Formats: sequence, C-alpha cells, structure tokens
Amino acid sequence: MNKTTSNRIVIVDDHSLFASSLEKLVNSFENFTVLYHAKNGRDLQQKLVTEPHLPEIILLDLNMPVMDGAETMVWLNENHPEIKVLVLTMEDDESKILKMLCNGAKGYLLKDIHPDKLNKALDETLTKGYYHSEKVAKTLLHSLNTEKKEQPVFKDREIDFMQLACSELTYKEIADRMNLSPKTIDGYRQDLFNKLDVKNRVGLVLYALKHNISKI
Amino acid sequence: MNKTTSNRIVIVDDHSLFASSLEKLVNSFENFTVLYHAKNGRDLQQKLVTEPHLPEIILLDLNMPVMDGAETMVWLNENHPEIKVLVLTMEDDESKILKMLCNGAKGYLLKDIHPDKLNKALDETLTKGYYHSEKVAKTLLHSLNTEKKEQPVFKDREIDFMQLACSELTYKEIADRMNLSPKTIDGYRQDLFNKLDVKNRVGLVLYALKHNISKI
DNA sequence: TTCTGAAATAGGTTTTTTCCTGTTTTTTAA
DNA sequence: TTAAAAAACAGGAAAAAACCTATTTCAGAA
Repeated sequence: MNKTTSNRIVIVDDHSLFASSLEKLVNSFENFTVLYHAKNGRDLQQKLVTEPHLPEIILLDLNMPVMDGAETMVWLNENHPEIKVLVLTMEDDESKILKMLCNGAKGYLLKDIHPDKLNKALDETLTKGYYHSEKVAKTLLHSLNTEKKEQPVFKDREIDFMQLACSELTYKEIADRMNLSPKTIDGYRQDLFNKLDVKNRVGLVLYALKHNISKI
Repeated sequence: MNKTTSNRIVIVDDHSLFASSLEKLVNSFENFTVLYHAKNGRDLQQKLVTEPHLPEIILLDLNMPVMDGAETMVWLNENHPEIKVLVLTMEDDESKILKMLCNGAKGYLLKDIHPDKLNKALDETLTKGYYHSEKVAKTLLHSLNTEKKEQPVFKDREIDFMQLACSELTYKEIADRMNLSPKTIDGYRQDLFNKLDVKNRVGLVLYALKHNISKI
C-alpha cells in the first residue's frame, strides 16, 4: 500500500481517545492518511499554519470547548474553502445539520455509522465533492417539510432574561439583576410567551433548556 | 509482536465507528488484542456464549439502547466475575461512577483520555487488578466529601407529580390528572420544596431534569 | 377492635405570576 | 430635526403559586 499518494485527512475532536482511535481506522483505509489531529478550532487554525501540508479533508466534531464546530466551519469556509469538511458528530439535531451544510460542510456523518460508511464517505467526498448518509438525508427532508416556521430570533436582553428565568429568582429579583423595572421584565415575559407559544414560566424554562439557551 | 499470547479485549459500545476505531487502537498496543465488539449488553451476552474465547478485559460503555452499561455490569458481576470490566464513557456523573464501581467495575475511564492512558489502564488492570485515573479518583473523593447528604428517596406518586410539574399544567390540572384534590397536590409540592430545598416550581423542574426524574 | 402513622384534604392568607391596556422614554432613520 | 419604531415602564386586576396550620380518611399493626 503506497501511502505517499494518500489523501490527507485531519481530525478535529476534543476527545483524544476517539481521535487517536479514529486515526488508526482511517490509516487502515487505502488512499487515506491522517496528518494530525486538533483538539478544537483554535488548535486547528494554528496547525494549519505550522504543519507543512494542508489536508484534503477535515473530519470535524461539533461539541468542543474553546472554538466549536460551528465557529470552525465558518472560519474554514472563509479561509480554506478548498478543504472539504465532513462533520462527524453524535448530534442529529436538524438545525445544526442545516447550519453546518449552509456553512459549506460537504457532508454530515453520525458517530454511530459503520466504519465502511466512513470509508465510502471519504471516497465520495473526493470524487463527487460531497457525501450524505441516508439517515441525514432523511432528516433534512423532514426538516424542509416541517420547519416552515423557522425558530424565532432573540435579542440579547431576551436571552439574558430567559437564562435568569431558568432559576429560582422571582421576576422582581430578575429585574434587579438586569437593572430594569419589574414592569419591563413583565413585558419581556409577555412577549416571549407569545413568541414561543408557551403558557407560563415553566414552559419558558423548558423551551430555553431544549434549545440550549440555558443549560442545567 | 507475538499476538498469540496477547490479552483478549472485548469492546461493548453502540457507536460502531468508535468501537471499530478503538479496536484498531487497542490492537496497536502490545499485549492486547480485540476479540470482537458488541453493540449492547444483550449482544455481549450472546457473544460470550457463541464465541470460543472469553476476554480478560471488557471495555464497557454506559449509554446503550436495549441493555445499558449499568444492567450489563450487574449481569457480568453475577455471571462472569472473573472478567475485569473497565467502564469507558463520556459521562463523569458521580453517582454513575459510584454505582458502576460498587457493581464490580475495575476502573472508570472517560472517553477524552489520552490513548497512552488507555494502554496504561489495560496494563494496570491486569497486573494490579484495577485502574483509576486521577480525574475519576478526584471526583470520587469529592463525592465522598460532599455527599454525606445522600439524595432523597421518592415515592411513586411524588415522581408522578414531579414529572407533571415539568410541564405547563397548573397544579389544578395536575390534580385532575392524578385524580387527587388540588390541596393534596399542594401537600406534595410543599413536601418536595422542603425535601429538595428549592424555593419554587422552577427550582423543582430544574431538580427533576438534573436528576433525570423527568426528561425534556 | 383499637391504635397509629401516612396519605389525603381543607381553610385561609400572602406573594407571585399572568394578563390586560395604556404612557413615557430612548433609539433609529429619514 | 423630526417622525416613527423600539424599549422601558405603569396601573390595575384576576389567576396561580406558595405558605401555614389543621382535620379527615384509611390501611396495617398491636
């Protein structure tokens, strides 16, 4: 097996055990060699400069500290559009898939795929320029059908308020924290209830947690 | 490298990409060979019967469909106590770590460890019979220090109530659903507020979600 | 049977939330 | 500079949540 003509892969994932393991797997494929792996987007930025070769394909995880997959994707799309990026993650969240593909990702793989599929994905990405698994394709179709109503956009203060609402503070206390009148807070509350179609504060809390506006 | 005298490893993980990758990594270690991997506990039970060799060590994931890590651990402890089990998972939840170790796990590794640590863990498990990373050891010490107050035990009706409280239903509506008087519900509420040391319904909801009593 | 403790229920009160419908202040854009 | 839009703020009131202190009901133990 002549690895000198291999296509170069870079892995970006903060789980070093997974990254190292995946490296072994990818190296076992014909035509592919892992150049190195990066712990996060920032690390990748540096390595792209210091390392002598650029990769043909980057395997990118989403959940990372410091600079996550979404940010990294945006940066790559602006600075290295020639590098093909395959997103490789646990999450099959529709909106995240959509966002990554909009930002120029060539494919979206779930971490529970079979190793052969990964090989196939790498091959097709080189030849066709993209790869989409059936599962993700299905998710996307579903997304296009149901998500006519795209999710609302929040102002900064609304996000602050929602995060504080996900606590045991009363609205009066939240008003103090935000240096606003309780009546203003009541306005935020009412607007959000209408916008998100929730009936009470518990509904708001559940929404915020579900959409990662606040974390437990 | 003489693999015939290698120690046998089995991987139990539903993410086949990770399992396959990890297999390559483990096979690259001296003294260790992966026999096979199983998708979940049930799959493992079958393979332990049908496959000709038993492993020395099992690398066990926690989150799996069908039969998860905890169940599998209990079963292994009863049926194959001679097989050493290392838990290998993302989660560093104190109570889960504790539970697995109580059920006979020889070590608890987080998936973000460095590959060398895995090798070390496998070695030490064979020689010393156990392995504990600094991080997990620290978590356990913390657990012993802080968890004097072990978490309260809930009655079935209390759990029902908490789950319904994690919704937009009013207490009156919850009372209807549970076929109880609103006043009874008020009693449950008050008892739980005291027991869990929360000030209002949002606090209760956050508690229930944090402790997996209710899921979003 | 009677006692006992847990579960269910009640009454009454205060606080907070929720829901109206406005006005004032500040920002933005023409 | 001025008009329009957005953000902040208010009064008032009904509903729900939260708090406290009893009483009733009922199943199981003595």
